[in-house]
Amino acid sequence: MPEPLEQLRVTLKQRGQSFTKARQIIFAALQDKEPQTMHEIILACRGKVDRASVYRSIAVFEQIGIIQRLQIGWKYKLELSDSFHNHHHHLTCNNCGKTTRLPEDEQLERRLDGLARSQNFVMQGHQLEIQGRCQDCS
Amino acid sequence: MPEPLEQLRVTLKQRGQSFTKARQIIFAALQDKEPQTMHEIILACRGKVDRASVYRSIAVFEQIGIIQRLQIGWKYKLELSDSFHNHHHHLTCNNCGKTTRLPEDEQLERRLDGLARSQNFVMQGHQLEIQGRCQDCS
DNA sequence: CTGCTTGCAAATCTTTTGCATTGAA
DNA sequence: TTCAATGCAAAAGATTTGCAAGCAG
Repeated sequence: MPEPLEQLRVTLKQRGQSFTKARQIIFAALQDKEPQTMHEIILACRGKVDRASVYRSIAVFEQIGIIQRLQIGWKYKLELSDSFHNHHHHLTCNNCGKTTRLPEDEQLERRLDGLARSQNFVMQGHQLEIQGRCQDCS
Repeated sequence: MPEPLEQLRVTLKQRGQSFTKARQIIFAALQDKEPQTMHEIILACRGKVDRASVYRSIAVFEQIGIIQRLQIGWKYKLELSDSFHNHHHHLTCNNCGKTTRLPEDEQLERRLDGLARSQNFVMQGHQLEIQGRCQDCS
């Protein structure tokens, strides 16, 4: 079995969830992709997995940390979480709408952790989106 | 006229928008509040402004920068934008769901600007949410 | 086998639209 | 007066649910 699928299987098992055909298809639709809307994922699974099942599986994936939900512009989008590809943030162009990754920044991460601590808050995760103009549009 | 309402009036005028009764009511529902869901805003305006008008006015407010939309946990929420209260970010407790403000952090802001620049990206805005456990819940 | 998942259809909830009326300038 | 904004009702879109049948363990 390809290695990422194996990781999916293990993660599901650990949380007492089944490793089903539908979930493998949905997972595949998310792999190596920029964040997608629910609509896009449903389309990607068209004919293979029912709309309702996509919603149900996505909910499971989110609960057990396989995927994460982001706000990109107006609507939320979904992508595999940090365990399945490196932690990162996004740049969104207000003009062309393109979303690109920001390289990981150790200093930024440390700063965020410090800020949370200063509020007696235990940071478990965070999301950052920078909006503006990409090189092509400015 | 109270000063924030006056600012609303001026902002609307500048963009060629009308300063109407409904918009004042919706604006009032957002003032001095933590970010709210659309549903909460509609409830706050119940009997005074129709659902459809709330959606329409919120869209106008967002277009002209009076409010901003944030991802807080699963759903988006809305709050007045930085021109109407200081720029800030949020901490969201994964346990009790409470959202609190993070004090402004000059160093963080500079870091974000630098990151955007390093990608040849002109930053126009950004959103940050830190998730974790608040003091009470940890 | 046995219970968790799925597909399908229907129910709900959220957001948008058409249109006649009202209100701001 | 004049056109944009509003309320209301209905349409469209997104998400959830009930239930019988199918599949994983």
